[in-house]
Amino acid sequence: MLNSPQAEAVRSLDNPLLVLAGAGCGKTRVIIEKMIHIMQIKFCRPEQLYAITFTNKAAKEMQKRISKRLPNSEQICISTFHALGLQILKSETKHSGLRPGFSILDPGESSKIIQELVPRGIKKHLISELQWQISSWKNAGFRPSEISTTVPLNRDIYRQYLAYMNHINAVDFDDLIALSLWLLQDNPDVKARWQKKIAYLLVDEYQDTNACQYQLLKCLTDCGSHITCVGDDDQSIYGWRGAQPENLGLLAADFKNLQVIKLEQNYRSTETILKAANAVVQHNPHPFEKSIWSDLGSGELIAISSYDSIEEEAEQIATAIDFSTQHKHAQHTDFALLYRSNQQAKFIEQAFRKRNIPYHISGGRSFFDYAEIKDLMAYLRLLVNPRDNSAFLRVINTPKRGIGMHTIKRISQISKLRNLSFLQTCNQSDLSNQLDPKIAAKVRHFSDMITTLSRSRLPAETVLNQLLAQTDYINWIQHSANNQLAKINKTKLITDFVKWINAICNKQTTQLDDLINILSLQTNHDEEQQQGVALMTLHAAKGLEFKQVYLIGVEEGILPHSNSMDEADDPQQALEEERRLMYVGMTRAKSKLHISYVKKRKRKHPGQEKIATGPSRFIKEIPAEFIQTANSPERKQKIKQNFAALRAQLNQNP
DNA sequence: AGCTACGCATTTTTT
DNA sequence: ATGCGTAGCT
Repeated sequence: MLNSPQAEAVRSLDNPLLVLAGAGCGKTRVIIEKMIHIMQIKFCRPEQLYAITFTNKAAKEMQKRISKRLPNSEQICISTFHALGLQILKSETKHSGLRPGFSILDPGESSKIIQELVPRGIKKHLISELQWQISSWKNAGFRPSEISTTVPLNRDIYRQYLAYMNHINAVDFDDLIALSLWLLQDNPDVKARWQKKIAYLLVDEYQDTNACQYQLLKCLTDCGSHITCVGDDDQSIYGWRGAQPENLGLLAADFKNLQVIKLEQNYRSTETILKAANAVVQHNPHPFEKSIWSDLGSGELIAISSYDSIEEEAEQIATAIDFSTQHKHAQHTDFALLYRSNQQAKFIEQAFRKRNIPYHISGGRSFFDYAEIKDLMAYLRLLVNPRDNSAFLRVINTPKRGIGMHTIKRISQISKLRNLSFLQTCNQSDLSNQLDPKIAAKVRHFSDMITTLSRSRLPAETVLNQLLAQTDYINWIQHSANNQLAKINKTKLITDFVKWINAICNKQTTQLDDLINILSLQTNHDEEQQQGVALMTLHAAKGLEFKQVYLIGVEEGILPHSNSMDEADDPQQALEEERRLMYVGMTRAKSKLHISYVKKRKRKHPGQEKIATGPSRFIKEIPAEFIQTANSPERKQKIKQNFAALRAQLNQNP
C-alpha cells in the first residue's frame, strides 16, 4: 500500500513534479508505481516512457522490479543518463559529427590524449588537473567558445581535445551527455523529434544531476509537464563530480506549475537511527525543510567504538560478526561495512579471510579494469572503429609482436602528416618505404588481420574467437603469468568474457558496435553473486539497506576526508557534502548501527609513522541519548564474549 | 638501433 | 598490484 503523498505523486500526471523524499521513504517505489500507473491508464506507449537513473545497478534493479508487474516492460526505456546520451548520439550520427561505430574512451585513455596535446615535460598532476578542468567544463555544459578563463591555454587544449576526439571518432563519458545536449540545442528539429519520442520522463536521484544533465532534461521535455524528478538534497554526495543540488531549486524556477510532494515517512530504520542521522545532517543549511519520521520503534542504541589500530578495528568487527552469525541466528548478508575510501577495505578483507567469513566487495576493482579485458575491448573497438588510435596503441604490440615505441612514434608522425588514423596509416601501400622492411611486414600483418576481421561481418562471438585464435592471446597470457594461480585466474577471466559476450548476443543485439558500447558503459559486473557481508564505499551504498551497518574509520581526515576540503574551492560546501556522506551511511541501517574510529593511523606516503587521529566531528554531532557508549556495561560484556570467542578459535587452529 | 624485462612509486568518492 | 623510467639484450 502506498501512503497518501506517495499515491498523490503516482497519480499526478498533469504537471511537472518534484518528489522530495528522505532516505528510505520509498522514492524508487514511487517511480515504479508511477510507471505502472501510466501504462495501465494507457497514457503512452511503453517505448515512450523513459526512466533515468545514475547507475547501471539502479537501472537493472528498476527493470527487474517492473518486469514482475508489467507484461511489456522491456519496451520501457530504463537507462542511465550516460546510456541515454549514447542512444541520442547513436541515432543522430548525421548531426553529431560522429561516424557509426564510435568508441567510448575511459578516463585513462582520455588522460593520455591530453598528455599528447600539452607541451612536453608538463608534470603529471597538472595533466590530471587539466583533465578535471575539461570534465568540469563539460559537466557545466560549456563549449570552448563559452569559456572565459584566466588561462587561455587550457581553453585551447579543451578545443584541441574535442577536435582530436572527433578525429579518432571517439567520445568520453562526459561527452555522452554534453554532445547530446549540444546536438539538441543546435538542431531544433532533432530536439522536437526527441520531445515527441519521450512522452513521460522520470528521473531518479535527481539531486545528483549536474548542470549539463539538467539542461538535457529541460531540452528533452521542453519544460513540459511530463516530468517527475525524485531526489533528496541531504543525499547529494556527488558535488565533486559536478552535481548541483541547486537543480532542485532551479526546477521550481524553470518549470511552470511545478508541484512539490514530500515523502517523510521512513520505512527502513528505527527511530533511534533516524533521529541520530537527522541530528547530524541538521548541521547543514536546509533550503527544503523535511522532517523524516518512522514508526518502527526506537530499537537499539548506536554503538560507538574506538580502536588502537586499523588491524584491531578489523579484527574486532570480524569477531563480532562471526559471533552473531554463529550464536545469534544472524545471516552474513544482514551486515554491511561502509567506508570512505576503497583502500580501507584491505584490512577488513584480511580479517574476514582469516575467519572464513564470506563477503563481497562492490564498486571496487571491476571486471573491466583487468588489463586483459581492456586488451580485448580495444581489439573489438578497433575492428568497429578504424580511427580509434587509443585502441590501436593498446593492442598494436599486445601480444608482443616486435613492434616497439620507435616504430609507433614513426607511425604516429606519418599519421599526422597525412591526417590519417594509425590503423589507416598501417594500411597504406607505401608503408614499407617508411619503415624498416622487416618491421613493416610485422605491422602489415597486424593491420591485415584487423582489416580482414572487420570486413568479415561475422557475429560478435565468432569475431572474438577468431581474434583470440589469431593473436594466440590465451597462450600469451599464460606465458606472461608468473605463477600457476595467476595463469588459471587470467584464463578464467578470458573465458568469462567470452561467456559474457555470448550471453548478451543471445539476449539482444549481435551488432558488434552496439555490443562494445554497451560494454563500455558497464563498469562492474554486479552479477547475483552478492553473498556474505557487504563491503563498499559510502558512495556505493546509496540506495541500499542492511539490517546492521558498520561505519568504519569515522575519523577527522577520513570522514570528513582531508583531501575533500583541501582541494575544494569552497571548503564549507565540501564539509557539508562529507556530512551528507555520513548521513547516507547512517541511514543505510535498518536495525543496528555501529560506528568506529581508530586512534592511530598510518599517514600518507612519506615516513610511515602512525599519526594520532581523532574521532570525526560528525560523531560529536550525534546526541548522547542515542549512543551506547564504548565503556557501558553492555559494551564490556560484548568485548568479553568476543575475546572468549576469539580465544576459542585460536585454540582450535593454532 | 630498437625491443623486452626488471624495478620504483602509487589510492577519495564514479558513469 | 599498475604505470612509468632506465637499464641490458637481440
